Amino acid sequence: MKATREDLVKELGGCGIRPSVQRVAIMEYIRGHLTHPTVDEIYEALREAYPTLSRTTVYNTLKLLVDNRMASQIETGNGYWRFDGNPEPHGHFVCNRCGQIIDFPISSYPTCAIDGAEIQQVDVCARGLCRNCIEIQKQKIIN
Amino acid sequence: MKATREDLVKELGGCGIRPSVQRVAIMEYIRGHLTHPTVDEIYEALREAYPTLSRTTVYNTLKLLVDNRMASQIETGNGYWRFDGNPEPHGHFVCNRCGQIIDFPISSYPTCAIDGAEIQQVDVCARGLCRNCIEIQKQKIIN
DNA sequence: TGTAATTTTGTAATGATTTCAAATATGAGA
DNA sequence: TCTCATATTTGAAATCATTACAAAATTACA
Repeated sequence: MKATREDLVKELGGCGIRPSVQRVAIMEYIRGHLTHPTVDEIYEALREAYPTLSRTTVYNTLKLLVDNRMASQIETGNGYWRFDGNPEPHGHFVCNRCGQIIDFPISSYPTCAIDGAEIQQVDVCARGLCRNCIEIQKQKIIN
Repeated sequence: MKATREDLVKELGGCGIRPSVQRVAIMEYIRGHLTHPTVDEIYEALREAYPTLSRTTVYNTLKLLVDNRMASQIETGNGYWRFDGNPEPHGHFVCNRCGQIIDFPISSYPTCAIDGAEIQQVDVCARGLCRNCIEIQKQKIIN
């Protein structure tokens, strides 16, 4: 079930974040598009509905959401970030060739105990080649 | 036991990488300094012994080593990379405040099965606050 | 409505990484 | 050992995602 704007407003409020129009829109976007969008994808997608939206606002808001654990930031290794609004625990598979990210379920997380540290989050990231890129590599070798 | 240069030359050769002076030096450095150095730390450290060394060579060599699984690349979330020459499987804890990285042992990795994909590597990255930064935060709240 | 505080905006700056072509080093064969 | 083709290194310039910043707009609250 899709969260209504009201739900999102409440959720933001619960974290002490003032639910401005832009913040709710960005939050709604990443909750509704679990495609691990980049900052620019979010910016371009929302520009239609919010023509004055600034890229800086997208950055600021995403930082706010990440700091408050309402979104997570995925390091692709390609020099830019992707964002994930999926609140369910899951792992990420990153294709080293095409960069696409695929979610997968995790039944049990490894235990991570560091002396006096407070662990807030554990990311599991598998890297390799996706099915499609394996095919492409095979073709290359044949030709 | 520390690997000799000869060992490193052999290891590089086994991956089909020509063991140039620079490559062996960089490899020796990351194997001998398991401190997750940045590109610049490696560059500055080796410049004394190899004054003509270029930053580009450090980048090229690290990419080569990572592609051949002789080193791994850690995304700090701070806009730059750190490199790890530790060949033993282990997890990373990244402090969200000071950025330091602490290794920890992993007894069992989560299973990551993606349809037709070939998984080459699984990274486990815990994030939070290190002991020291927890103290600093406490101090801030008191004052 | 007025005012202070918060948020947004747009431009400019930053800086790690990449690109690229020239210079250098290397290896194989004669 | 010499030559030549190939691989590697170098350094300067370009790239471009992200950040900084100050002005404009919005909001909350009296």
